[in-house]
Amino acid sequence: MKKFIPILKKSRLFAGVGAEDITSMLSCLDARLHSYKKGENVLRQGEHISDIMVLVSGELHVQRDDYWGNRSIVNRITVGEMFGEAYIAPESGALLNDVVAIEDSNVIFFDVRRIMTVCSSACKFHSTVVQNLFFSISEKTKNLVLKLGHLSKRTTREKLISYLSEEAKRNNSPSFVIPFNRQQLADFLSVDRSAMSNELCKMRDEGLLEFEKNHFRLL
Amino acid sequence: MKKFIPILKKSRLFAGVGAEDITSMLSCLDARLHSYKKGENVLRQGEHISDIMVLVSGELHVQRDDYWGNRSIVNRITVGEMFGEAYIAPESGALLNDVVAIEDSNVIFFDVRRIMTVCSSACKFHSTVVQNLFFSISEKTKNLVLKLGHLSKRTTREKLISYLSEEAKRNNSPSFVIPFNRQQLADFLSVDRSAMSNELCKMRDEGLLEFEKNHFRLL
DNA sequence: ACAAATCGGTTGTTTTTACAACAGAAAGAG
DNA sequence: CTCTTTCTGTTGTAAAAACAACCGATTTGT
Repeated sequence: MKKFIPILKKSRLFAGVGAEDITSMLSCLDARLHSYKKGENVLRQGEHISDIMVLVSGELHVQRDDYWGNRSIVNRITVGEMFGEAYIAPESGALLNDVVAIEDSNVIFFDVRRIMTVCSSACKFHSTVVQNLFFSISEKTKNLVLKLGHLSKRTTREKLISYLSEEAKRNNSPSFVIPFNRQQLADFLSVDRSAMSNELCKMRDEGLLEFEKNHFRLL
Repeated sequence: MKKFIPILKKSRLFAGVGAEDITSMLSCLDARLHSYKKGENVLRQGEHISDIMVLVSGELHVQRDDYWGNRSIVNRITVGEMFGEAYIAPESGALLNDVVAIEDSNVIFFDVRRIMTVCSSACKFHSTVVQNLFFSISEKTKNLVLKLGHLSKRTTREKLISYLSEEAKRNNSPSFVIPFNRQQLADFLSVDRSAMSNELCKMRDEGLLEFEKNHFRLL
């Protein structure tokens, strides 16, 4: 677990906490390291958890497949990001989505009650972590609202424009690389892949944008 | 403001805190009461806030109108509920949505930094409120994920089934009243009202459900 | 290097939605 | 009570999406 301390140090949850302090907090927060092969489930819909998790290597998708096999990618989790924060309340109930490793990944689990309760051994950075947890949840809430903004658009074209504009804004550039292939982007925007591909090409022909693979440029 | 103490007492944010303690916390948290007429904006897209707000009377919609006049209802806020929690991080940026009073409403604003920072005057219930804030945000995150589940459905019928099933589950009954009229439901599910109305009637004719006004029964 | 799997684009057909326009019912205002 | 406004259902049409099937290119695994 020690080799991931530098990752944790750069994570949102431990921002502002030194490596030595993180080390001492690991046991305080009951940290457990788990490894997953590409394609494995980290969490399954229906499970109950009482942990906050931080991804320290690899990449994850929060997704859900319905009865008809339609996959919906709710969220993407990158190294240093936290997840599980929607289920910290005791009465949260079962997980609504699967969390799947789309690359070989390592995840550290933390006991959420130990984070929220000030420990008697007085870790001096505990309050920093509590505040970081607030900000992380807040940030993720905002991302969900952004995504709702995309999905609330009526047509595939509007959804694409909403998403791509957002990415351009995030990158401070009209030229950027998206973290999805076509099928994943379609699953993320909840549209049909071929229809989306078709629409993208139409938009390109109309001079709205250029793309090659995952690299896009808005014009 | 005092007349709303009983409401705050029943709110998620102040759960477990007595009326007298709430009273003393009001100044500690820099509480400010604002009133709004039906139709007025509580918050506007683009504004910056550093507060957490609790609705103490009336009802609010979190919504957004796009360039073409399509309205999207992101969320509904009822008495005792908190909002603004997605913007508590210092770097949160501008509000993404409007918050509009759909009835005459009263809202209490709290300084978010005073909630998150333990006050020197040692309100003994401060840590309770901090934990409540965690649970509230967590709960709202979960609601957003639920809504994403509805919007990620491809057809109007599937969206309706997803939403109505959820409501039935929440009410522990196949028979329930929804808090939206047809136009609002359409805006909430991001579909066209007439098409939705049409689909609802088809579903009724097929024997999937019954409804009269806002009262639905799944069969 | 070769076979297999994945990926992205294309096309045609069917289904579904958006849009517009209208009418009866219900609710609200004066 | 009457007039006005809002709400809901209905219909027809045009636009868009889903679906299915296919192909060439690229990537992956052995």
